[in-house]
Amino acid sequence: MDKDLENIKTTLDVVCGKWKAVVLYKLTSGTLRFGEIKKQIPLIKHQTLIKQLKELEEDGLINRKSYPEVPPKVEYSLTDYGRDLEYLLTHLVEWGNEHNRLSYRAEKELEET
Amino acid sequence: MDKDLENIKTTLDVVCGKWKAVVLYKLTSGTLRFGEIKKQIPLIKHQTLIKQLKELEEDGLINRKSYPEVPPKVEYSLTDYGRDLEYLLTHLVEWGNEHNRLSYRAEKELEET
DNA sequence: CGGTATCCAATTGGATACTG
DNA sequence: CAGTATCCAATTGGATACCG
Repeated sequence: MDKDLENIKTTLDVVCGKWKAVVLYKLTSGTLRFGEIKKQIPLIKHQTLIKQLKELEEDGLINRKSYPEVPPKVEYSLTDYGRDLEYLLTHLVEWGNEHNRLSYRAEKELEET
Repeated sequence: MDKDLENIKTTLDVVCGKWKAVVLYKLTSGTLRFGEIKKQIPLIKHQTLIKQLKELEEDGLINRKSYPEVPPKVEYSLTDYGRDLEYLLTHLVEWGNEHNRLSYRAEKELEET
């Protein structure tokens, strides 16, 4: 019976993109427009954000509401399914906070820049 | 003040390897030898496991104790630092369980095999 | 048995250019 | 403003072979 293993992989598959968890976390505070998300995550690249949003939508974690205006306006929000991640997301933040030095590998990565 | 963003990334960096969270989860039950971990995660490849264990060790999440015997015997266990992840890991399992259909993308991936 | 050392294939993040 | 469509560079998982 290794359902646990499968369950972990299911969750990781959904949360582990370079910025996915961060995007989801931002959306826990409420609906955001594309540009707003981008502004709140300065380091993310335009194209990257689009890709990750699309995957999150395909995975059923977020809603995408597009207004037929010019200029376009698109809003993203969590689905119920995605909202169930809220608790997990706060724990991601907390663990990172309690161990707030970066990981050894992340440090190494930064030293190179 | 976007410490949250940084914290999430810190945590993800440590947990997001194809099998890292699973390995950590297995180790929450106690110390395991290399071969035992491999047996408990049948799909993982020898070389992949070695790489991920090394990274987890570098990140300070697990201890590696090698016995100078022939044949070799190596045991892995969680550090205190890694043990703090336990709570998070159980939540990964729970979310996956409550949403136990695979993600849409994961399903697609499976259909191809 | 558990490990190193190489090399390779696949994935993924991101750069660039163009659209309504 | 938000989105396609390409293409590319970097990373990562894994295959293979050999070692103490």
